[in-house]
Amino acid sequence: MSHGPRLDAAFYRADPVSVARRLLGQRLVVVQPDGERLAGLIVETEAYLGVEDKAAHTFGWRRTERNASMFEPGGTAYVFLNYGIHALLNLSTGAAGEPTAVLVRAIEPTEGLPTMFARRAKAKQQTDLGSGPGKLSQALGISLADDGTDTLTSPRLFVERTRGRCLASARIVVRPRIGVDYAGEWAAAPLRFYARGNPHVSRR
DNA sequence: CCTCTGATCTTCT
DNA sequence: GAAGATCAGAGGG
Repeated sequence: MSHGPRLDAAFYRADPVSVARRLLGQRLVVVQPDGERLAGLIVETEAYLGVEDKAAHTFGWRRTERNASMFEPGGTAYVFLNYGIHALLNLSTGAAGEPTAVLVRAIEPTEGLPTMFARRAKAKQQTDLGSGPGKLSQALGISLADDGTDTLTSPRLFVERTRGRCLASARIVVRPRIGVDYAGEWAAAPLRFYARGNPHVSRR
């Protein structure tokens, strides 16, 4: 049910702030090996500006095996392991060679809830399923194996447009990013975006 | 409600 | 050898 057209190259071929804002309200979909669709509306994102952004993995044009996907064309999945435990999902933005990306921080689950609850044994309510980057990966079954996926063509991992329009600015809350205190002045930059009043956001 | 801490392991210095 | 784009549980107020 409620399938929609997939976001295309033009959507991602923009700066990470623009993409982070426009991704709010769109539908993240992961098709399981058995064919089941798991999906949720993106309700929280963070922009990583690359090169000049001290909080980004590509600060100062640093290029490693891990962050290679950030250099890929917009729409490529960049999944990395955080704290040795959690796989965090980003979507690269801009043109090839531009190492920028958007971190998907929270989703509002819409399809495949029973499977998500099974994956996340600790979850007691719906808001425990996707209210954090590590949680949503666990719920949807996203792992390091998904790093490098082209979400413009992949049959497994992609984002669908829910409506012709994006969230109105008045419904978007802008705050500093989370967990980047090490980044000096960049820690305070207003690069976190979330849907105002949505209970599935990772935190206040 | 809040703060503190352990888990766990890849990546980079 | 240290740190990290996190989470969950424990303990105190």
